[in-house]
Amino acid sequence: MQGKNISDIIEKYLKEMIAEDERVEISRSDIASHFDVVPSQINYVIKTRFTIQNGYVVESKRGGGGYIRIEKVKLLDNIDILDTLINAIGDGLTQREGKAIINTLVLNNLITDNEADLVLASINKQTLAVGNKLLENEIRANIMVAILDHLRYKS
Amino acid sequence: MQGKNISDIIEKYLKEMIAEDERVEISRSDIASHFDVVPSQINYVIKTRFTIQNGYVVESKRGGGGYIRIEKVKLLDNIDILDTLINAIGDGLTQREGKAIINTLVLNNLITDNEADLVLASINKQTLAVGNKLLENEIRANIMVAILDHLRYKS
DNA sequence: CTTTCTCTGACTAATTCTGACTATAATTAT
DNA sequence: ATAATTATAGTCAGAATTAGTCAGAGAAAG
Repeated sequence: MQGKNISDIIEKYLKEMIAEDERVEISRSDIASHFDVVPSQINYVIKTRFTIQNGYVVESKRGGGGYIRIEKVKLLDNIDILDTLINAIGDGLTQREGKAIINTLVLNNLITDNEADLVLASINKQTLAVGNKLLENEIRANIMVAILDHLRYKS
Repeated sequence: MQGKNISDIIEKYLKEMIAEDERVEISRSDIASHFDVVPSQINYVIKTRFTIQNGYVVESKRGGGGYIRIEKVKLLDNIDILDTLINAIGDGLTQREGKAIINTLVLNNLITDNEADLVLASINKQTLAVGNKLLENEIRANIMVAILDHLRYKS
């Protein structure tokens, strides 16, 4: 089930690099030309195979001296609850629901009281006031999911 | 903060100087010729890496005997810097500027590494993607100001 | 045969680098 | 003094250099 297509080969190549260093910094165009594919295929490989669910964090920079950095992170054990919460959020989240989630996180010792306060400030109704309730709830959902995804691993 | 582009190298060089003295006074043309770049590149480096969001204050003088002075400020010594930051944010904040501020907050022990990671996740470009750059920057500004306000009332 | 996965390329976005032009301060000449 | 010259630094727009997105074509799997 592996190795039949070029994406699998690139995946394997990158994972071998990461196995050595826990973290690699590549040039998209270099990798692309090395495997003789278009640059955007590197994005495809990363998007489909180096997700946070699989334990990878990806950062990049454009312009001169640009790069794509892939880092392997250690996923924590308790993450079933994170998946549950993320599924429950869907594509909208009210402030009330957000507070409930934050409360759950504190109770499960996934975040501290101080961290909870900061997250609360972020998803607060005034902070996200944007004149459109649906959009506001969507942004709040995005923020909450980003935070939950971050809690999947220890930095 | 890598070394593939000359701006990063100049940034590193200047920061090493400042690490020794907290404050440094340079000649733009000297630095430029030392790294063999046009003088205006020094302005670029300063404008992108030595802003108040990064925790630096820059002064300069033109004409004979001119100079550029870069000083690292400490937030603990200058609580009003929080106000300066909030003012600088105004009604828009890019991801880059946000990262700079968060980094400065960590360096000044106003937030922990973990808290910084959570805030970073909140103001991330993907998180706040809403199809409208202006709105995205406005929401990011709101979040950042909410965090800074929270820090002010704390401690 | 239908659905899902892979691959491609045109278009977009972000960042760095460069140089021509502008602004200001100190020094020198009149 | 005043004007001219010299010595700095600042601004800005555009070129150069990366990476990202997205929709559709093609291939593989069910």
